[in-house]
Amino acid sequence: MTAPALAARARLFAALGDPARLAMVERVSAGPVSVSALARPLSLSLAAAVQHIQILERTGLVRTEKQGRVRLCRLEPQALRTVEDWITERRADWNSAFDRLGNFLAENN
Amino acid sequence: MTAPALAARARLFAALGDPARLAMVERVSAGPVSVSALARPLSLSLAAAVQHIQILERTGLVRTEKQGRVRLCRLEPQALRTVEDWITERRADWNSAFDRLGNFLAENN
DNA sequence: AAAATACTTAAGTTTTCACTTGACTATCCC
DNA sequence: GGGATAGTCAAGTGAAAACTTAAGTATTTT
Repeated sequence: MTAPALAARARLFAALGDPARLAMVERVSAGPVSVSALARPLSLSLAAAVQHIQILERTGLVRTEKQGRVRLCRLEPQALRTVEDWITERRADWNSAFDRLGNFLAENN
Repeated sequence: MTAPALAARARLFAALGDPARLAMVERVSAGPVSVSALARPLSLSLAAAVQHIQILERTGLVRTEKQGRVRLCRLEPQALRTVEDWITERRADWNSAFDRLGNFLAENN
């Protein structure tokens, strides 16, 4: 599994960039939930909640499964791992830059 | 420093949720850059780039400083730490849910 | 079987976002 | 001083995003 392209990663962040969806991801991290259980505390219509969940599903943050008339939503922890990896890369870059500055100062004192 | 409210965290993710800004953060992680140096490889007008940087600055991802006629942009690693902490919390929640499932299965076999 | 529940789908509306254009200011270089 | 560079600011435009409404389907519940 290769690292997602920039555009795909941006879509992942954008999915988390809406307050309703962010709250949904937080709730779903605590265990499986139905769509209406996600909608209610956010004062969202069911239709609106469904649309948010479709976005979370497309970006791979959530997996859903229909059981009877209820659709259960679960966290897909791998998507969060992708975000974490990206941050790790950034920190590595930042540390490299820091090291180069150190070398420069050491060589020019 | 208390954890940002949900809305603030959503704004942080939303800032990273645009391909141009995400690329800018990647570039700025490698070291200080001017606004036009950020704009050029993305084929962005300077005005557009300035607007993106204002968003990155408002959300605390980037700090800028004017030197002469050039505005230098630097990464603010603390903002990335905030994101990382949020992911860590989610994983903790997910693990708790997993443990509860394990207990349930153990008690009902 | 009828009513209620839990979505689903499509279409329309409103709001937000990213980008442009054009005019302006502050530096740097010759 | 004069031209070029780097950025700033304020509208305005177009498209995408979020939400609503309304009608429909599939599953329970009674």
